[in-house]
Amino acid sequence: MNMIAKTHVDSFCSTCPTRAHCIARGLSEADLAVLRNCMRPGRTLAGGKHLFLSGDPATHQYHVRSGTLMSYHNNQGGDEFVTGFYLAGDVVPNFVVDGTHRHSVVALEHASVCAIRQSPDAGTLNGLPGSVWSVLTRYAHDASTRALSHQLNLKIASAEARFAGFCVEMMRRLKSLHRDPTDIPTPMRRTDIASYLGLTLESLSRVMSRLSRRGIICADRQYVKVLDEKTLTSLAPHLS
Amino acid sequence: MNMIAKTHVDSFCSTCPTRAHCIARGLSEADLAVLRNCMRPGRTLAGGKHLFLSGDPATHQYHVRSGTLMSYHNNQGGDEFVTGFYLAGDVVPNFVVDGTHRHSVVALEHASVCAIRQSPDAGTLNGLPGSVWSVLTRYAHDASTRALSHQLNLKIASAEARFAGFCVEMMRRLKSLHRDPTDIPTPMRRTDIASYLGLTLESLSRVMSRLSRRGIICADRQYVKVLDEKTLTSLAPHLS
DNA sequence: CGGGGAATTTGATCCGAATCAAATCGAAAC
DNA sequence: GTTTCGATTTGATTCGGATCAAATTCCCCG
Repeated sequence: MNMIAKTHVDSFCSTCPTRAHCIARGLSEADLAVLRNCMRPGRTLAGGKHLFLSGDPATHQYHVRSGTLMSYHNNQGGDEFVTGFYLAGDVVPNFVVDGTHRHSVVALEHASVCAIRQSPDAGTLNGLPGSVWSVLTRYAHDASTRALSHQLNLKIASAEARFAGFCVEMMRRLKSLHRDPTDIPTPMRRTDIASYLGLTLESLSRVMSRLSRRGIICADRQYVKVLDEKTLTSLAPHLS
Repeated sequence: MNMIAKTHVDSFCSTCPTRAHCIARGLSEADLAVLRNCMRPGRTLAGGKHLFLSGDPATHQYHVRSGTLMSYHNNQGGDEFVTGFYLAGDVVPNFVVDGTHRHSVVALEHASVCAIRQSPDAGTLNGLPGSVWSVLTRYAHDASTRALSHQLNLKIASAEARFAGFCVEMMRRLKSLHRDPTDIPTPMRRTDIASYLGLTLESLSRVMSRLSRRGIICADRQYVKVLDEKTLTSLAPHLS
């Protein structure tokens, strides 16, 4: 895997392309200025570069400004499990034990993130307004809710239902970003989607072929175009 | 399901049986007093009573003082998925969308919990010391880390590995509570464990029978006694 | 434009978990 | 103690995903 990229970018929320969909939306300019004291300069990452690696000390919480990131966990057995994909506006969940990261996060394409200190000095903390604190805790809640939602999808045995669940989840996120939900960008490899869904590459491929043949989706390497949203949604009845 | 119990108990940390293992450990008496301003009186729940139901407004974050709780999610299709079990010292994860709970939490046996306001008034918040804030954010982190860990277990296809993973996870928690890790209490039904692991009742039963026959565990309705911890652990190589 | 290697698709077979069915066990009520 | 119903175990069969194998497509590079 690649070295960690170090390029810094301006991390002012006022210039952030994702501000409207960011978890910090609604904060006053004054509060944003305070929030900035808890932040370190944001970073841009070229595709393939890591945000952090498993084993690194966990010091910050990241929020995606643009691009797509992927997290994965590797156990001592050498297998790699993809644990999530993150789009603009998403929180990168911290999977932390004893102060160090237990998963690695890599950029799938050119991306930028902002970073908020996880445990600022008590001195900095004491003066923070409540509105800023709400943002910090919502970060963590968001990640937890997302994780629980994916758990439900993994309990479904059927490969078709799991893939449909993946699409439904992605469509929801795209809608909340006011992007076309029927155009699901897939900058990750098929292997990565399969790993994320707990399937083999071959099973995933077969499911996608079948859905394409039925005219429900049209899959390209970079995109999954949803042709029949209603039917696709009905294939994932387990998501509330 | 049953009505929500309403009994209140003293929620002072200083009298809490779990304080030593609670996420708030290490706080000074002064900070605990401040924390108390964010809490509402704790509650005791008889077995079978709900802490909250799916659809209820999410106002607090709960921490288990004693007993065992279980969370489950039911989709509109009518199926029920068990999403977690919580022992003394555990954080009950908030699975919240649009301000309302998306899963229900029930006590499996007599239990008591403490409750911390999720979004206190800005006025209360502004005066909080940093140490208390660390506690609040750690609550949320803890839940997220736990959820990600279980995700890994669900990606393993083998029923045996999933059950072994469940045992390993429970043993870890018991160790951190300084309880005998080889005595895993199972106040929940077999159906619930199966649902939690994404297996059918029959598959789980078969796995447990097989492991019993091999002398690795000895399963009772209320307990799983681990006879061969080393072998059991080796059956769950996917957990780091 | 063509070659080479990786990513993906397709095919054939195997295995294990789900499913359907029935027996047994256990706890609460009488 | 016995009845009774739900919880759990065990059995037989089916089905779908994993696995092994091979073909094909897609990119990157020369």
